[in-house]
Amino acid sequence: MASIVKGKEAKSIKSLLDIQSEVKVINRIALSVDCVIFGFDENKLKVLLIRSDLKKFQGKWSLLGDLVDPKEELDSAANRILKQRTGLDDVYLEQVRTFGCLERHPAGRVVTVAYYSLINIQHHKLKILDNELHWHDVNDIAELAFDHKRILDSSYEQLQRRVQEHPLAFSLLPKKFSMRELQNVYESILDTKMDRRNFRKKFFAMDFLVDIGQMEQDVPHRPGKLYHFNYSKYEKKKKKWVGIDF
Amino acid sequence: MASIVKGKEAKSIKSLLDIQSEVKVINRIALSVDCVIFGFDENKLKVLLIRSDLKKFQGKWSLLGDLVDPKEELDSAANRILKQRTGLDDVYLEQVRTFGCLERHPAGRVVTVAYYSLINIQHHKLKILDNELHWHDVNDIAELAFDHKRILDSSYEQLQRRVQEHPLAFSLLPKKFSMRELQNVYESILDTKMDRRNFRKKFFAMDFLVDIGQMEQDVPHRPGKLYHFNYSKYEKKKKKWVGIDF
DNA sequence: GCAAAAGTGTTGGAAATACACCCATGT
DNA sequence: ACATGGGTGTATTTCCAACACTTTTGC
Repeated sequence: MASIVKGKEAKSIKSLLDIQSEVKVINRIALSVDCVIFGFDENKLKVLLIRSDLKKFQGKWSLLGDLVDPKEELDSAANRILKQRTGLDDVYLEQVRTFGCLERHPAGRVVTVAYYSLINIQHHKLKILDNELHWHDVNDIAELAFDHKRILDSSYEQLQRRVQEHPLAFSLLPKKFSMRELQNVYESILDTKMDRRNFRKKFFAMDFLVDIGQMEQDVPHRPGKLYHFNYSKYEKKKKKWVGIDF
Repeated sequence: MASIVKGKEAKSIKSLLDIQSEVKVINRIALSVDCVIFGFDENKLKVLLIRSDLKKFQGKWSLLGDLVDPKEELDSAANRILKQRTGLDDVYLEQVRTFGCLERHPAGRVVTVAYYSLINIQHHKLKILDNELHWHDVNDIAELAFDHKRILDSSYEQLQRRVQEHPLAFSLLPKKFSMRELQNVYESILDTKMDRRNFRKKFFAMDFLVDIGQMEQDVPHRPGKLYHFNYSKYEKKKKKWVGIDF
């Protein structure tokens, strides 16, 4: 292994300069951030992809990513990528995990930190000017450039876990939404069907939905009530979770 | 932002060489791995710490970490650190998340990938030769070098979540263990008290524990039966989880 | 015989599930 | 009038929490 390792083995107390030179010597790893941007439209969970800008992967789709600047926070890099591509900030954005396989990038050692984000496609629609950028059905993606399929799968799994314990779904919806739309989000993300009555009962019992006294417009059937999610009430009531379940 | 960003904005198709030179230019971030090694002893959850080898933090305890070699996988780096410090491999080891604050390391920009590991202190006891290495009660740690307290907190939270859905606890115990020991592990990790009868009922109902027909020895009270965990049976029965709960 | 922990069942309440009918709107 | 989804209540089952006494061993 690298000489640094042996240096530490010797357990000498090191000066800052010692460490700084170590960092320079070993500094042959590049760091990037890749964003998995989920959206919801036409009752389907979507992910935003772009054509790879690398010849080797020409024609393949890839996640939105960029190298991290040495003076840039990781979270800032993820937010920057999101902002550049969608014009949005102040959205839900969460680190997934880091992918560092030796062979994941053809240009050399590039370790990437994956983030996922949830955005409301309605708010974002006008801002995409890039026609190499498209929404794809999450369940209709067979292959991506690099190891991006693995990153997507991992992010999707994390989304599925988190959405069951945190009110993420609302980030995918407009401020006002119907119960049907809400249920569609859950059914799409979890890839399951739920009983409509039990679903409503559950959410009404949680008591975080506010009936805003408006109805759906222009639907070809009886219009439903519109609600919004009361985040501040939720923040106060967050619950603990103790149990063993596997 | 960095010129790389503008380059990508222009959406030109890039050659491998273009990217390679970008990687070199921007290559001013060092990557490390820090391991949070949990153990269990004297009915307490412990974490393995070492004295910082950096003058600035002299006297402070820190996690076990090292820079990642450009030719080394992240998981391998974590395993290497574990092996070097404890002599153990083939143990449960999992990535937590990546910490990349600009100011987290005095030597410059060092982004670190945190891993946690669970080891059985009994197996490991003989192999520590380094007297600057000690087990500390997890709940008795006020301050650590670098941002290692945050990394520890984050890892501990992840451990608490995972232990409730996966059979991690058995990695902290000897192959043969009593129900009391098992319950102690859960109570320590989750920092809670559980009803003994309900605890047993739950585990016996899962049907992954095998009564090996032996009893505890040398205990100053009625000895309990010893069990082991049937991993292969567990692997077959893993369950899915669908619900909304927040 | 005393201290200490092992071993064991039942019951009540809460939560999740399954399930069917009438209502309001657009066409 | 009919098609579409909105809106509602109840019965059943399942899971979890609470709870106390007898047994075995070491000292």
